[in-house]
Amino acid sequence: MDATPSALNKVKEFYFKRKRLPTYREMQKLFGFASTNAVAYAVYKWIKEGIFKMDENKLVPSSQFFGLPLLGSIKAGFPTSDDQYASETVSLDEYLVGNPGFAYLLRVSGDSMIGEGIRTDDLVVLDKRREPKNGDIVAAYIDNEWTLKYFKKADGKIVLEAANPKYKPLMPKESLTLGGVVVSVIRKYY
Amino acid sequence: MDATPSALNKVKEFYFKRKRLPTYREMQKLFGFASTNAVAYAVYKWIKEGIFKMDENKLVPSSQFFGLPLLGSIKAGFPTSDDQYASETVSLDEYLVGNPGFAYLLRVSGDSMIGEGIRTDDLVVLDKRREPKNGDIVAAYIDNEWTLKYFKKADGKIVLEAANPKYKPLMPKESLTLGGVVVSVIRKYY
DNA sequence: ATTTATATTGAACAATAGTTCAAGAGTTAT
DNA sequence: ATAACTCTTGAACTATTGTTCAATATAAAT
Repeated sequence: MDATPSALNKVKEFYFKRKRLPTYREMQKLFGFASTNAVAYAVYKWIKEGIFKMDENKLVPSSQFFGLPLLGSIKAGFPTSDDQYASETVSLDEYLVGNPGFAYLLRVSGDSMIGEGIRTDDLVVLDKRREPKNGDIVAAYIDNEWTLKYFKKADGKIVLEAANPKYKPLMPKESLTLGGVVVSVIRKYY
Repeated sequence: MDATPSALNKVKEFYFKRKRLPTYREMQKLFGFASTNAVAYAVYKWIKEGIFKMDENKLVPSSQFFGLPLLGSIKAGFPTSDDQYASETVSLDEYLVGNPGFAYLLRVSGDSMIGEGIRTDDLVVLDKRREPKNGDIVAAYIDNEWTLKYFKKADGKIVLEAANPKYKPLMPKESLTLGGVVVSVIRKYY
């Protein structure tokens, strides 16, 4: 059998533990090789596969490396759980945050957006730079509180609606403070 | 004013673009310094702040670096959007995936878990190693299809329930193929 | 068996990494 | 003013990086 998948997993472990890629010497020990050149050979192959690339003589992981395999649709049936050979690879940080620096997180409490499937203790990623469009979910400052609402605009008038019939739509009179547009929602079960 | 925040943002930009930290020489150019030692000084301060650390003479970002600021609860009201000084910092990759290598993604289609706020086109993170507990959401292979269901166990009998009244609970007769336990749910709006 | 391609060893190279020392600006406080 | 502290310059050092060349072992193919 090829030692490659196991070796790559060792690199991944190293990366997630140390937040950097191992050097060739470190990989040498990791893989049990007697020469750094054996490592160079293995890395060369990984580069050809697109798992890594070289940037200014420095080894850099590509998204295929730190991403999670996206195996397909839940209905379509997915291939054997053979780690490798996923249809696609998705890095969550990349997937969720297009432009870090303008994004931040907020923990949801309350049921104003329950109809959208956004519940208490969910995390929302907000983009404070983005201009809200009709139908976007925004964080709005209302009555000394931040809440999530749908942002609706008609005839120049702004209406904030909850995704919960028990809350009435709000039409802000004067100033409307927005904390950002909801870019994604994250729920963790453990 | 201190040039620090701007400089740090340049490092972040570099990191997200190139997937690695800049070298001292690269930072030197980035910041407009005439000496690498000026960089070393700035980095030294960042290390003291806990944004980076040194690992085997290599500069490594800490979670504070690539994480998103978690500003607080949506109801509690949150501080001014002053980037820095968040109560906490959360790296989504770290937050969502405890142990990569056993995790993978699946795109949801169908409404079997609509009551849980899990909808079509959401992404679920599955842990295929985890043992399902009572009430967990699992990916189960039923009738030649993968679907999400609640995993319930009573008196040694396993029942798979949808979070949607229009689907009846299933009691698998013989083999039950599970694809993993849902660890988190991710929805992206853009 | 012999060729061909793939893997691994071993040793050495030049380039570059982060580090260090000494000195000078710039700022702030006393 | 002057002292103390922070920040920046300049140049040089050592260790380590990824790389390279040549040789050999292992496996696959003809």
